[in-house]
Amino acid sequence: MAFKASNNLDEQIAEYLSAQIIRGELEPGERILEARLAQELGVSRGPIREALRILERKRLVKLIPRRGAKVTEISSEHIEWLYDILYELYALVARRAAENRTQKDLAQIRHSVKKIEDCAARGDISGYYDAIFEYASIGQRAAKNPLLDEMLKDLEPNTRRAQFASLSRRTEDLRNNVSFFERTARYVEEKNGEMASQMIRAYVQNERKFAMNNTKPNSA
Amino acid sequence: MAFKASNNLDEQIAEYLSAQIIRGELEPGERILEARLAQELGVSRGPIREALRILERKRLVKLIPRRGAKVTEISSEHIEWLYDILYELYALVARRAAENRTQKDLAQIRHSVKKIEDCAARGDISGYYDAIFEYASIGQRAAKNPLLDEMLKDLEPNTRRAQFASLSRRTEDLRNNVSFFERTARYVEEKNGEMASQMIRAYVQNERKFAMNNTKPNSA
DNA sequence: CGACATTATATTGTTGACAATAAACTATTG
DNA sequence: CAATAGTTTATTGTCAACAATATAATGTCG
Repeated sequence: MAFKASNNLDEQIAEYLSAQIIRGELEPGERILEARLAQELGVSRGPIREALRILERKRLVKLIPRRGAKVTEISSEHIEWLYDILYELYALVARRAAENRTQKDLAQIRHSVKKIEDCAARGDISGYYDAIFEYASIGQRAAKNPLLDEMLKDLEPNTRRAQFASLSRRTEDLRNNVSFFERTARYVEEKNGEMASQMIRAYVQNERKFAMNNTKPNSA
Repeated sequence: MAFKASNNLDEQIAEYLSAQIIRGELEPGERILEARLAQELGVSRGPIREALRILERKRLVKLIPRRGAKVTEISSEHIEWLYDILYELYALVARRAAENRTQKDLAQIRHSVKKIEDCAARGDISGYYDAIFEYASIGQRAAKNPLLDEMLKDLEPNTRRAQFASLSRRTEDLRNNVSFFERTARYVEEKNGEMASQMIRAYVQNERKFAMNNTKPNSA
């Protein structure tokens, strides 16, 4: 649990906690005590506080003045709320990416699709998830709206969290999903923003259903 | 410049800086020095740091490790990026509000519209802006998606900032805009989500053009 | 004079101690 | 025994000093 002192402590700690929250090791509603964590990681409370603020921004913890930090809930309602937004925002990404993508973006997109295909082919679920987030990241850059990019990056941890629950029974349909990415990429290549965004909408809708099916109705 | 010590220092400071950034008193690109600010406000650097993290979340400052905080840019590009997102997100709000609004929401919406009308009638521009943000806030609550609500609240300071520049030549068309709110409210009442979102889209589009016309092409 | 290395200064990062507040506990009283 | 008031404890908020790093200034050499 030792931490490297020289490089920005706060981001390291945020990353460390983030992973734990995504995996459910820190449970929704669980309180995070500054002092205990500080001692556990061998740092002072200052960096811990900053890390918590980073996590607040990513909505992994809720910070209430004078009563500390709690891990945010992630019930089926929360997942609905999240995907409702992703549905619109990723559609926007797809449309803009189709409009604004450069030749260079295209090369990266193709490369990323190939990576997804590979992971799906050999059933590497963890790699598959990393690959689709990389794919998303490249698409976001191609869309040429840095604010949109930032906002989706802030949502990413919760998206991962929502997907984590359903990760175990995820082997069968990876192949089917790959076609979504291939087709979206093709539409982006053809500068067909309307179809690209429709395709992504269908994909997000699909993911949403999947995440919902594997989540208990409520937890708060 | 004295600050009340007993209530959460950080939020007060964030609010104080936020207002300055929105009004342009702190200029885009300007650096914020912790030590100077701390002395100026008569507090230590701890709360200043936390305030800066709050402002980072609202995208009013950019925090770069080991080289401090800078006020974010707000060129015409930034405004395009912002309104591109608002266009989608507020449309979603309108649709969901039309679907999910309760009778109680409706009462508040009607009341808020009246307030907007009053301000527009007597040319109270500042009040008008506060009123439309209140209107938005009520709509967001009626939409029953807390995440969407939070995200739009985080964007609000920058929306205000974008509007602030064009605030001076804003007297003539307030009356016209009022009809947008009235009509959207009516559609929400009738549970016509499609028309409500279309109406809001038209409004956001209108605002976007206005903000763009009053902004210099680039500043970064 | 210009490019590069070196030192000095300004600024952020981190820490441990203390203050203020909230939560938990205990005692008292009806 | 229940409810409340008072007391203790746990926890967050704030501060001032120190450490580490980046920026600016200075000096050196080709």
